[in-house]
Amino acid sequence: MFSIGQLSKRTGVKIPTIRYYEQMGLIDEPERSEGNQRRYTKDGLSRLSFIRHSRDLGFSVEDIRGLLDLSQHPEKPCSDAHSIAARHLQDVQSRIAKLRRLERELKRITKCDAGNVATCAVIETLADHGLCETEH
Amino acid sequence: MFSIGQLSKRTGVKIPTIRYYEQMGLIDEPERSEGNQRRYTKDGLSRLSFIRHSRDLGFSVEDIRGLLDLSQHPEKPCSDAHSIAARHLQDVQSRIAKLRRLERELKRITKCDAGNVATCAVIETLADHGLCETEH
DNA sequence: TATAATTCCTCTAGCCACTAGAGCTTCAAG
DNA sequence: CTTGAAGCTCTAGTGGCTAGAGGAATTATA
Ligand SMILES: [Zn+2]
Ligand SMILES: [Zn+2]
Ligand SMILES: [Zn+2]
Ligand SMILES: [Zn+2]
Repeated sequence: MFSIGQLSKRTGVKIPTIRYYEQMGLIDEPERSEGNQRRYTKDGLSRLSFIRHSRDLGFSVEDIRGLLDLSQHPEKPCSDAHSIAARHLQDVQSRIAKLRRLERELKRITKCDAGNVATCAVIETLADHGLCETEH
Repeated sequence: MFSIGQLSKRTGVKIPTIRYYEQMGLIDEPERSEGNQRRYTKDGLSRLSFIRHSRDLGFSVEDIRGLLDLSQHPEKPCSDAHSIAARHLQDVQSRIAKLRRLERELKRITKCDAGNVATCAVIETLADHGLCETEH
């Protein structure tokens, strides 16, 4: 049996976050000590590790809810898990693409030789998207 | 003089967002009609366009506050603007790097040949970061 | 065993940058 | 002068936490 603090140390999930996950229904309400403190089992630990790792990989809490549900049903086909992961991958890729467009523009505007604001490329570009090279 | 709706159409900023920016102090409180409706000038329009473009480039509201301040003082050196932009560029780049690490892992785990959850690479990997190839 | 230090509890509120909706008032066209 | 669109304020919700207040329980030390 682990206290919430021990669970936190073992998983790297902060204590208030564990309680938040409980509130969101990602983890079951654990047993309590006589004094009403949370006591976790190994199952609770591995479930939280699953959540932690999924969050680290950028899955939303909603996605994780679905993935956890699936993981409780080993006999089910895994196509649902794949579609969640594939959708997330697409999302990550489109975010990368967007950030790369930003990176390009930001690199460009920070090449400014002016000394003061009046003719600064940064300020001028912000005032006028027409000065940008790409859409973003 | 523009109504808030006209300003919204011209800048692409939604009406509630314009009011939000006013509340945040990014734009001055505009004059009002006799019936208390907001009336904007061309200055208001260009200030909002500046904000819109800066947001599109990913600057935070706090950064924009600083950039707007600078843009009102053309005689100032533009080094402050540059450091805001450079810091933001760094931030964008580190987000790209992080997303690329995620992309790599997600691509890997979605190559799963199993048919059901019991042996699915997606679910197994989420349960155990040790199965990942990289840190992320 | 008494006390002190640490950990835990619940509850509320704050973060960012909006977005939605309720219930009301004003404006502009015909 | 009526009507319908557009505006007003205010509150609350989004996601994923995080911080703090004020108190109770647990653990370690003397
Ligand atoms: Zn400059
Ligand atoms: Zn632009
Ligand atoms: Zn699979
Ligand atoms: Zn991993």
